[in-house]
Amino acid sequence: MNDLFGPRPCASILFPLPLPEAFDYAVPEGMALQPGDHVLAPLGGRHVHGVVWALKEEADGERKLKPVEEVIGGPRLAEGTRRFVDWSAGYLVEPPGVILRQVLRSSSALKPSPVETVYRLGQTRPDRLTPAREAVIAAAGRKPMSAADLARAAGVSGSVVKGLADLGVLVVEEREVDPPFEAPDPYREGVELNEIQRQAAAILRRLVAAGGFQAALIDGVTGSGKTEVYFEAVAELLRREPQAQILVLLPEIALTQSVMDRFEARFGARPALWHSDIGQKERRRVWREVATGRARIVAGARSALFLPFTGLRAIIVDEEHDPTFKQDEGLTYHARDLAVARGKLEGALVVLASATPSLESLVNAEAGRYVHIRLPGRAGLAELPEIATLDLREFPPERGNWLSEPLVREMAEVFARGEQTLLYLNRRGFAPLVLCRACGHKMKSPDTERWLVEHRYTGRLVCHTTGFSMPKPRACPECGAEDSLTGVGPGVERVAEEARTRFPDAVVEVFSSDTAQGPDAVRDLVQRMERGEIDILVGTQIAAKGHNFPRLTLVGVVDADLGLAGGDLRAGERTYQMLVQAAGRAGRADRPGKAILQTHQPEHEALQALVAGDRAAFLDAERMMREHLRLPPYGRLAALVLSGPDPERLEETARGIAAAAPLAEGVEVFGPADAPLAVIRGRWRKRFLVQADRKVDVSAYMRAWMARVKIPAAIRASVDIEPYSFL
DNA sequence: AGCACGCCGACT
DNA sequence: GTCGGCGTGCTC
Repeated sequence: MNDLFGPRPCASILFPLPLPEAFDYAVPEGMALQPGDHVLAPLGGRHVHGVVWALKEEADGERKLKPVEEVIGGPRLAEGTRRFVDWSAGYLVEPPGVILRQVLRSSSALKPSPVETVYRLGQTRPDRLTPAREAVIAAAGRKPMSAADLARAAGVSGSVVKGLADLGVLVVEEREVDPPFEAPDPYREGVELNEIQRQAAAILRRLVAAGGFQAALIDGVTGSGKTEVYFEAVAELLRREPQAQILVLLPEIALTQSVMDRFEARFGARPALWHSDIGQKERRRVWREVATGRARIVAGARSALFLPFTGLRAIIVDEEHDPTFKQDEGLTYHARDLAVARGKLEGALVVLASATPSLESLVNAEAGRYVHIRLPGRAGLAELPEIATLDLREFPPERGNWLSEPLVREMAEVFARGEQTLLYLNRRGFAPLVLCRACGHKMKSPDTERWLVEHRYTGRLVCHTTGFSMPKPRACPECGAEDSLTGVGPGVERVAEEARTRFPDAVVEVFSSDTAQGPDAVRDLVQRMERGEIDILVGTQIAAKGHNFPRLTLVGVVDADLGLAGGDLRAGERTYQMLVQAAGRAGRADRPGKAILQTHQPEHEALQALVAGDRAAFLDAERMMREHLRLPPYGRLAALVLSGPDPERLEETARGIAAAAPLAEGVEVFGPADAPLAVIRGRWRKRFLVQADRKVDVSAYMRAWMARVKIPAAIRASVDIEPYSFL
């Protein structure tokens, strides 16, 4: 029978599940399908939502395919989105369905927006005006409301509303619960640009005019007008192509407010905002508006990269150097790198912007892969503050203290002038280690070998990896000695305590992810700092971002060595970025900023370059270090982490996997080693690090490796391409 | 991811 | 004797 009708149509369906590939289904007669359609298909006795990935003809001799059950409608997934799913699955060494799951973050958005019935005050007035009716009319004057809301606002029963509606006093309207976003107006006047900004904007406009994929790096100090410049590209794009979609990636939700405000001022409409913890309703609204192509400008955190755009024409990555673009848990990816890839696939313009570009982007720009747009600041405005090192060997702080005398003297002067100090230390909590003075026992997390960090504010010992916490015990759990547990080493809380002791009259605050929980707390702290209500701010990385502190004139880096050695290959870059940020925000022309770096090795090349205020020399030192060690961007890294509940079986599996590592030129495999966090939540971990030459396709290498091994179900393997955290 | 199948412990 | 624990494997 089959043969009489020739080959039957067949559809590959991709499910948002960790299956190895798309599955084939027969297309029932009369069902018209196109790639990107959402369908329901039988899978292991269930009905599962999947997406048509390809249409082909059923090869004969194969097993009988199950038929697609039903088309469920909703906006079709565009080709660019589908290609991005396939590409990133390959790159990240994940099943494509796992990426599709990221894309389908709001499947309820497939249906059109629900409508609600609302009541608005019409022209007519009732012949008889009762008090209840008056109350309703007064309440309805403000804005259209549902019958229930209106009755509640007026303090009357629903029947009064109903009655007025029947009389035509209230007009009934249907309204979309999820209204579309306002369209931006690209013809509004922007702020006046200076000559350099005009030239930069002209370059971007030319890239827009050329069309297709282009990447540009805007390398401009704070206040140089990066935002205004990329606004011009957005405006040009929308004038040429009113249907174009633009994605603006921002590192942190807490910082989006000002960018949103500036977009509104420039284009007369706020962008659609997306991040991982927006509410259900807003998520559904944004997803639908993006998928139908109606949302023009979308601002979002890294996960916005996986939205189902239909006509993405530009991606802007603001503060492209920011480490929060790297997602380290679950699906691991770097949003900046994927943004460039998506831009290529969609034929879109990609603009990376930063005052302190990452070494990766700088090298790409210098190699001509990105158009390099430099925006120098106003003349006389230094990019770096005046920087001095403070040799801790020469001026060691007193025992149990962390601030060296010359730094304290400087702080005293600053305080006396009514100005502000930022003490920077990238270590949360009070003390990174708690040990018993009697027996030397170290307090460790129960299922990790990690040290517990003492937090004074809460009086608890906390594992920064697993989140485990316990009240600080009075007696040592090992030897029973009372009051013998002591915190060792500095954390921001301890430095803050020291600052309070030294400056009893100063307002000292701690700014870390522990003390500033949530955007509101961050905003509050930032505003108090801006208003000069804080004298000394002790902060981790979080304090170093995009804030405007005009009264800040002194930055003390408590431990500049921590930034130059240790497990993080980008730590030096981070200290540098923090200094530039602090300098850009602080020390206006009339209040020159100063930075003091406490260090044990002031002769270090990178520190010397900082002291000389020589960005190029600093970057060269970093670059040479990376090149020498074959680290990114001069080499490629990938990590493979295995985890399982049974350490012996894990060990055995790891040995097998090690033996299966393919031999390839320019690739070295290190491991298996115990991951420094050897146990997390009862699962043991082993780790491989793959280091390869720049020209090696590490993803392909990892895929080839994974294809050669059979991993038992109890053991999980996860690949991290370009890992950031080496812990 | 879900769901079934399967092989070992304490229960009506 | 069975109910059910979750370890293992499969889904076109």
